[in-house]
Amino acid sequence: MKKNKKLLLIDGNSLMFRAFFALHNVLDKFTNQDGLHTNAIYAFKNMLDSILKSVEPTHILVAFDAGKTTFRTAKFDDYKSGRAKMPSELAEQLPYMREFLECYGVKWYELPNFEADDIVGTMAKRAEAEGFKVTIVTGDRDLTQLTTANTTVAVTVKGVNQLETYTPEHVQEKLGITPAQIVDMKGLMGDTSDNYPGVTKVGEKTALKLLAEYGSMANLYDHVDEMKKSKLKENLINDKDQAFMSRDLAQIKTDAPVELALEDLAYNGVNLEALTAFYKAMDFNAFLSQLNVTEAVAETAAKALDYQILTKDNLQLITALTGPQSFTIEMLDDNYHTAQLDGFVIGDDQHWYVSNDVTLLQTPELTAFLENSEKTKYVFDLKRTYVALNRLNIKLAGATFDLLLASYLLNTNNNSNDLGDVAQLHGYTGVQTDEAIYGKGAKRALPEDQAVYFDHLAKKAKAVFELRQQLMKELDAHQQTDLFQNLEMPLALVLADMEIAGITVDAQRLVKMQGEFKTRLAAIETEIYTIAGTEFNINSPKQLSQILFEKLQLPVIKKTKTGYSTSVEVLEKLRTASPIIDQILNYRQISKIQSTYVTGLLKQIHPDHKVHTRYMQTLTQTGRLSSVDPNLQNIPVRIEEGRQIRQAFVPRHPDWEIFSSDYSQVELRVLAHISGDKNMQAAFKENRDIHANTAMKIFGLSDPSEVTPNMRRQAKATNFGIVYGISDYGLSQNIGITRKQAKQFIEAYFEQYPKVKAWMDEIVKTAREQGYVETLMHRRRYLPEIHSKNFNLRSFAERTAMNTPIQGSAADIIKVAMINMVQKLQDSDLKAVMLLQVHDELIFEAPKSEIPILEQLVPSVMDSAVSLAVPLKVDSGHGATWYDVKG
DNA sequence: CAAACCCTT
DNA sequence: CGGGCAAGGGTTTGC
Repeated sequence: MKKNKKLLLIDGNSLMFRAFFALHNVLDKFTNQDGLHTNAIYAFKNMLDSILKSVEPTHILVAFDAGKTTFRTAKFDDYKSGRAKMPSELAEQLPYMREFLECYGVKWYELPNFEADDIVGTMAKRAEAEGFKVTIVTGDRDLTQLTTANTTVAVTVKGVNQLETYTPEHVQEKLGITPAQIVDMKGLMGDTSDNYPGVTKVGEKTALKLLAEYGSMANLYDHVDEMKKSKLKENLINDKDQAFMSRDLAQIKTDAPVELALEDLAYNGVNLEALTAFYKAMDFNAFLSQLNVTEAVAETAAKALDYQILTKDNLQLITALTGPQSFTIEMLDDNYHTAQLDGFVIGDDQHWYVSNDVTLLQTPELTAFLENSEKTKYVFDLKRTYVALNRLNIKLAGATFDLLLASYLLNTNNNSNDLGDVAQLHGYTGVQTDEAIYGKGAKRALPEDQAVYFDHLAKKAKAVFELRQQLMKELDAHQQTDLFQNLEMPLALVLADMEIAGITVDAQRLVKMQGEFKTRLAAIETEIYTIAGTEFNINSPKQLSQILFEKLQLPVIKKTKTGYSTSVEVLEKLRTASPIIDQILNYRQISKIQSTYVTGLLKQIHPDHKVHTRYMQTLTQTGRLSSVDPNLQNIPVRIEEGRQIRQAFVPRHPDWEIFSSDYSQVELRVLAHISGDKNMQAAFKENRDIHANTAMKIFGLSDPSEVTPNMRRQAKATNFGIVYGISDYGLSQNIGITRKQAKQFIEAYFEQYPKVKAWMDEIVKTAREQGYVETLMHRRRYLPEIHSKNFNLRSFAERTAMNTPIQGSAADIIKVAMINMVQKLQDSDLKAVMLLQVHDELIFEAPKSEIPILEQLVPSVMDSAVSLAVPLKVDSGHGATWYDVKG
């Protein structure tokens, strides 16, 4: 089997300099026991790791300059003269850098008389000829001249972690020339850092203009006599020789006598032993322990467990089990509603029973084990396990520990869904990741060797079993035992039942809409093409911006990283400039509804005419749920055309209805509670319109009748801004006022709600001191970047410190309500089914006859979920479809 | 696979 | 100085 060959070429000198200066301010912190500076090696290692991760090369070469004298200095004495000498602190690291690369399994090379560039250029060309894809990483923009269809050049920007990737198209966009023309450009403009001259008074701008007109330097000089008299023409003629020499200097060699074969560059991973010794010599303790984990995992991978294979003849083994057991049902696909069930394991820290035949689970012996709440089970991902078993008509009971949920609560950043990853995160190295065993993407499959598969299952069971005590202890230390046992664990089962219930979708309704939207889109499309004078792909921002800003010459409002922005904000401003804009906005709107919500949703309907979403319970940083396949938390509501999608969501029986209740301003009520602000609390206790209340306060009005709709709108935005952790700039952008005005709004706000201000300051301080913030129910979010020197990162962490307790506590509250709700529905023998949760809203289906009961029951359960210093308010509605549920 | 865009609370 | 409100998911392009 031939796999895609991918060569990574690194301009070693350039990256080494970047690495050195990236950690220049902490130079003295990076010395080993011998006094050797190590900062460049340390930073280079981190850069290399992130490059390896994104490029995934099969072959690698790091090229270095061999010395100062090269064929270029022979051509031009002053080439690169005047450059500062390499700092001695960096020079001393050079030999160790090379040793590091050798330990890392990465080939390096240098060639007397040539620069690293030329080695890179030469190998890129050779590799391309052999069918490789090539990625070049450098800090030197001049290397973009090597860009081709199969070679991309990634240039480091701003420090070390960001790379800007150049393709021929990107060069064209940025400079308006082809990669091959770059040397001509350099020839004309020269280069101050490499110290070669070019043509007097010609810089990048003029050079690009000349190339746009003449195509090449050679052609320019063929026609230079025809230019009208100017200073530029004189300079061009006078400096002709200099220009051609400069061009030669800028030209990177692609035929240097590099004595390397491509096979020599194959990358086969690190030399563990050598690298360990090297890290020890460098005093790289963090890297060393990283390595120890990798090593330990590799070691246990080799050490097989003594599992037993279950058959229908030895099931008494399970019946006889007395103590708690780990249980895993294996699926290789994410979507457990549809994934093939590939096997299971039951075990503890001593014995493991495995099988690849899940029908065994349906035998009386195993069903009795799984459904008996007295038989304690430990799992990884309770909801997944429960839903999968439900497909076999087995009702899992007695699950008291979920490793995935526990790990998520301990640190929301631990959001891997892989058992191996999670185990390693907690210092347990006895189990590998699924990716290591099954592979990923198209190649994901059960191992050919069944022993490898069963061993992996057994190790999973052992890992869950052995990690339980440690994690429960940590939860206890965080005061999260209650959150874990009485909130998230029961919620997993509530969510599972909601997912299994699914919501019925009227496919015919969607198909009808699909036809209507198709006709409308075709009509708008024609009109757009007429105005544009040409056909193009309206869905392509790139093609669209070409039409708008180049063909139609509309003014550019905003740029993106790669070109012109065509976002709604931009288009809104261009509305009056051309009738095409309204059509495009219209097209975008309908096309979004069509592709995401009509066609997209149709694809997700199961044979039972329902969609079965999956709620991600261990993903968000705040404790909210998210929803996938399909996402039922972002069904359109704002715009009428989109809102009609909700007509396709119907009850499962004809004489049933959809019923919905939502919390009113739950986040602001949470804020009123935790800040203790009397003014804000009073507004809620007296059931006032909170946005109008805020408007009165910040605009200094004395009577609600004075509040205009616009004031209320601005006050509402300010309320939202406060919840998100306000900045004057953000607020000004949002409601279209000046930054100064926004600042006044915020000051007025804080004056009127003084304890809110005090709480905001306090929570940021708390985050700084303890490193995390908490919700009402002790959900925790760590904010390491609160100490960052980077303004952006630090500001973000500060806003997060303010937002997370608010958003997260609101999430806690509705989760409590959901658990109580299911209990109440059961107790009262209602047929109503809870189907969906949309952050502050619960959606049910129920017989029409039960609607009056629900109108009473649901709000009462929701508003009594917790007791706050202010009341919780709940609004309800019901109707024949989700669309018809209007409050 | 990243970027741009746009849908929700 | 300069940044660019919180939390998410899906589709499309264009590599």
